Amino acid sequence: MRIATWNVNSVRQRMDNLQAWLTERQPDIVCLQEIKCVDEAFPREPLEALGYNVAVHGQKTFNGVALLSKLPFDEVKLGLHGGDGDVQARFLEALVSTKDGVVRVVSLYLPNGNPAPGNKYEYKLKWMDRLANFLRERLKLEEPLVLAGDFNVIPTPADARRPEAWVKDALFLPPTREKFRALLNLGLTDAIRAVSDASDLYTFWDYQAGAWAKDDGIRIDHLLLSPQAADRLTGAGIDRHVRGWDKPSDHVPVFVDLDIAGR
DNA sequence: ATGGCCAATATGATTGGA
Repeated sequence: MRIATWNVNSVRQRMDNLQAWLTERQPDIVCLQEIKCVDEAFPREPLEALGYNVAVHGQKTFNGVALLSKLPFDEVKLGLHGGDGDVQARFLEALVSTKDGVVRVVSLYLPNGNPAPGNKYEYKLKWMDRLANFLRERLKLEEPLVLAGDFNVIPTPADARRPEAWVKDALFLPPTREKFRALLNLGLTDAIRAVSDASDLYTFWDYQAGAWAKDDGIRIDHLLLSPQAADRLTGAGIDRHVRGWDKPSDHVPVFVDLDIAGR
């Protein structure tokens, strides 16, 4: 089974790229972020025509997450617990059944947090605490769980071409990295780091300042695996070539292969 | 020379992104 994540930066602007990439990479489950539309405006039909079931947690203008799955959804849950009055669409959880048992998948869009310090950074840190609380509960189930999305976290200096440029940024400040490590310390595996020690693995290149041409990237899109998923990890990769396509997102897809029956 | 973009919106300027 192949599970992927991609911050598409507007799904309606990215349909050509999305359809081309789905055909090329053939993922079984896809976590999308920053769809930037309400549920009714999500382009369901062309994706269903490619064989995907669709679950959407949208919002007008900003944020928005979705899940595509070749397997039907047994359960779908919108939103992250603990956000009293939080209306931002950033979290979508689903359970699917396979011949090898259930798989739980989360598509998440963790808050950016800039400028830091400030209200937005406080919201980011609280959101990360809520995510840790969610994980503590779900890990008790001892299921294969894939927590995938745009975490807006640069975990270590090796995950940026120019780490010095990010030292005062909400994506790289010590409290951000501490809370990301706290997630991993609950027992999760960073899939890309499990398969490679390379220092040039990036998933985002800014539209500005020729970042792509200079390979001035950062790794902020992650797939974190529960022990039951990590034990079945057979591969992982970043589709960086997609950043070179026409009308690209500023993020590229990241995927894992698990030794679990797919379709 | 340290800047250069992109998307959505009661839209031609502002907000958010990272």
